[in-house]
Amino acid sequence: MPELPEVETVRRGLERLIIGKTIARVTSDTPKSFPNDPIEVRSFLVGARCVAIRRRAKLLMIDWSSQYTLVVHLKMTGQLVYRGDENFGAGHPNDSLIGELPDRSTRVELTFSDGAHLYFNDQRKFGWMKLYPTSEVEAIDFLTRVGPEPLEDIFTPEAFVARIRRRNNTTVKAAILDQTVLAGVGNIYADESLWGAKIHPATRVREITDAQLGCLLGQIKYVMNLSIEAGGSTDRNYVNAEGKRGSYIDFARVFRREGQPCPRHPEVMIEKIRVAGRGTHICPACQVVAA
DNA sequence: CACTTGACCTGTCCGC
DNA sequence: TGCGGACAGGTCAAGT
Repeated sequence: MPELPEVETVRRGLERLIIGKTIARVTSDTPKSFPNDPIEVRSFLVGARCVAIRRRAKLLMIDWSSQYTLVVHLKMTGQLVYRGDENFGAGHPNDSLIGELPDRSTRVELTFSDGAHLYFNDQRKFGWMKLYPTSEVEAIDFLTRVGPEPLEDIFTPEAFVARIRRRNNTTVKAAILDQTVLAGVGNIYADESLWGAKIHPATRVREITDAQLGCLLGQIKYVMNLSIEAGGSTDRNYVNAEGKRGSYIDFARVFRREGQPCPRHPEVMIEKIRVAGRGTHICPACQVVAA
């Protein structure tokens, strides 16, 4: 599930791989994945040169010299994979989760003037890419509502506490998954950070002290930074821009580790429960619901 | 308004 | 072996 660290990893890869390249051809297989009028897409993208790759929350923004921007949300199973001479046959075969492209999950294919390709693959079709005039991107509804970037230094514990208190009456896991509270947390980093802060995910926000919330923000920053260093988490089918896995899941303390020992309590097994409608991983010894 | 649940999809896994 | 159903989770719409 691409969350902030996965999307940031894709952004960094694309920055290295496609900046300066010029689009020669665009094809898409379904309006759901790329709802713009195909004629307009061609007229605004073909001949355009890639000038920047930006990220905000879990959204990627690919800027073109035509003053248009491709905004991409990978949702659960989306992938943006580059194929060109640079990475052909590179790396260990086990690093890659995908083979020949396009394949049956390919929704959009960008062909560059040098013969390289960028594929937007999405098995479940929840993801999308949309073309906007660059000047209109910041007015996208989601971007006007989304909360601060957790990894920015100006997002302090005080700022986090002030924002999350608006959700005092819900569970802390639902609150940190709420993208209007802060940007980029999904199921993996929610569970990992709550374990790190020793807070039970079903605890109501109002029962948690400011100091504990400050600790939680520190854990969110910690696990996200660690994951970016590891190239993200490949739980099911996430891959980076080169089609390769991330390795954070190897460092995960609770996520997908039900039945295995808690790193703090070797005698206690991690349990999987349901909180905020999501599969949720906890150590029943570390994470006790506040009274 | 605050909060929770269901819908959107498809591949995989489990039990019968 | 085949098949039905549960499950995976980011976000928005609908419901309470």
